[in-house]
Amino acid sequence: MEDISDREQAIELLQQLGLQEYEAKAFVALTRLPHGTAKDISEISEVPRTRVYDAVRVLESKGLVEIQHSNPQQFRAVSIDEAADTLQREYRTRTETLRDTLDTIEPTSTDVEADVPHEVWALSGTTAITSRTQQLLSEAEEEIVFVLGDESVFTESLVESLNTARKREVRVMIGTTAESVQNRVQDSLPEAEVFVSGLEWLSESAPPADDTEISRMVLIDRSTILVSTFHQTPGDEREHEQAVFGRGFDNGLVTLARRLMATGLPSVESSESTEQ
Amino acid sequence: MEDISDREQAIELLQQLGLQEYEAKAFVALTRLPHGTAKDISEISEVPRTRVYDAVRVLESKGLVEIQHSNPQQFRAVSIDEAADTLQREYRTRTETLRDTLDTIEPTSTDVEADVPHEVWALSGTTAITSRTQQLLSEAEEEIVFVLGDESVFTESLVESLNTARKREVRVMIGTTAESVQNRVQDSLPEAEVFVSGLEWLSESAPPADDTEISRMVLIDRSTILVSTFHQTPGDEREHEQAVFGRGFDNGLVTLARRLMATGLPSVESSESTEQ
DNA sequence: CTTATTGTGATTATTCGAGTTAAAATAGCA
DNA sequence: TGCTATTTTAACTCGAATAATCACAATAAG
Repeated sequence: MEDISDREQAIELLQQLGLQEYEAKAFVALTRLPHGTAKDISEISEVPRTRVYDAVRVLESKGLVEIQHSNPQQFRAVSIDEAADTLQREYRTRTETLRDTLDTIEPTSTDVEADVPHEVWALSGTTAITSRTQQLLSEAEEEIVFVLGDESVFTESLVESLNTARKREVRVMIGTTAESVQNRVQDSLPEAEVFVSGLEWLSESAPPADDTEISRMVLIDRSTILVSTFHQTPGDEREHEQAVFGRGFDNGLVTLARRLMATGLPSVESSESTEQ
Repeated sequence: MEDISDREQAIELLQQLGLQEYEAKAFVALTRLPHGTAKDISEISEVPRTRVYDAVRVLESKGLVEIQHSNPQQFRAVSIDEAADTLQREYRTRTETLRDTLDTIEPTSTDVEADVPHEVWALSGTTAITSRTQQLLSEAEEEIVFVLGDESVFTESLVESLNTARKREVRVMIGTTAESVQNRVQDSLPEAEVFVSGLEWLSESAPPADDTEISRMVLIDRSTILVSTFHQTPGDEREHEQAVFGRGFDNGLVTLARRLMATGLPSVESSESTEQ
């Protein structure tokens, strides 16, 4: 009976989607019945019988349940797809309205990003990090050094951004940790200089049983760096990506990264004199 | 300065999307700045300064804000589009996971809808009602009588369902309240019998200042009825659609509806004798 | 008419989040 | 260096919301 954990997951999800505990439990219970009474629902879901009525009424108002006003009352859940669609639509409209509203508030204050030295920003979540990475790549004027610590970051859209940069005469260098990946990368980006990073520690877990490993390292024009790590929380099964990025040639983080790159990749040293 | 209410709306929306009050307020405040300190945010958003840190940390973990670990710390919001996309993606995956999980739990117990007489179900929300309406239309075998109380229900997909029914040899009759609508309907559904309903009370508000009016009335094979109303809550600006539907030839609600139709639309009377 | 079941409303307990306060860490300055 | 102002963290209070319980009214069944 693995359904037990599935049920809990479904309840959990429904709560995250805005339902109360009783509502979520009642809905999941109803999902397993063609229809049922308050008593039925109470028995399956462990929601106190007398509270089933309230819960179901709310569900009805959200279009997730239908009510038969007989005695005893009968309740039935709409189809799973219908429920999922209903919820999704609800959130879709909310995010769209939010977008519009925020646009109204902030008349897109297009102020030029002041290039304060030493700034180091922290951000998390693969989406946010990817987005920031793309932005940095699009800003590159002379050189991009991109070290792939984890193969998963090598996506179609990344290839696109790098190719776009190439067309702007930006030198693109891609570092990988495994040779296997190298070929794939070289195929996608014929004009890029691909190398196997000498930085073995990238893929090593340094402290005992540390589930953190470097996912990407991006150096833009020797003056902006972004480093992200993949962290596996012990209890949690999900993994989380975290990153820092810093600007400014004399930024400590950037300097450190420049050194590292220089050490790890001898070729960079020479390129500096030839290209800059 | 209409922004004040816009700000409130944005805060409201963010809370509905799962953020806490402080988080929502802080984010909206940050949206209007290129970046800011806890103090800045506190002043704009009215969030206690000492609690800005918690709020922003949560926002960071959700990929909505970036943090500069200087002293004082600097915070900045990601772009509006990025934020909206992030939130939307989050909910999208949740609804999809929910769909899958629920499918696993309930092995789609395909039991035939027992045709219990007298059953009357209540449901609400335009989405749910539309969905149920479509289902009923697709089940029709002989006759569909559809009275449009409100023009807004006459959608493209409704036309489609009705045409599909026509192809199954189902007699389709459409009632409207205004002649203006009649033409539009007749154009879309050449094979349907369109008439102006004699039921004037449909568009009348019976009790004093009652903001409820009939939105749709569907009679399927003289044995299943769905009636929906549009209700305008006084304080609330949104309107809500509610419906009941009943099955069974001898179902009280159905009988009533049959009578009403017979009275309101003389033509139905004659068809009853010829077709049944 | 009696009893079991169903439905409604009110009540209590618990949890969670908003708001406040205290204290530690840090920076600026005499 | 020591002092003060500011920033940051953490702990605590209070109140609203919600889970959980209980008492009672309404209804159905025997």
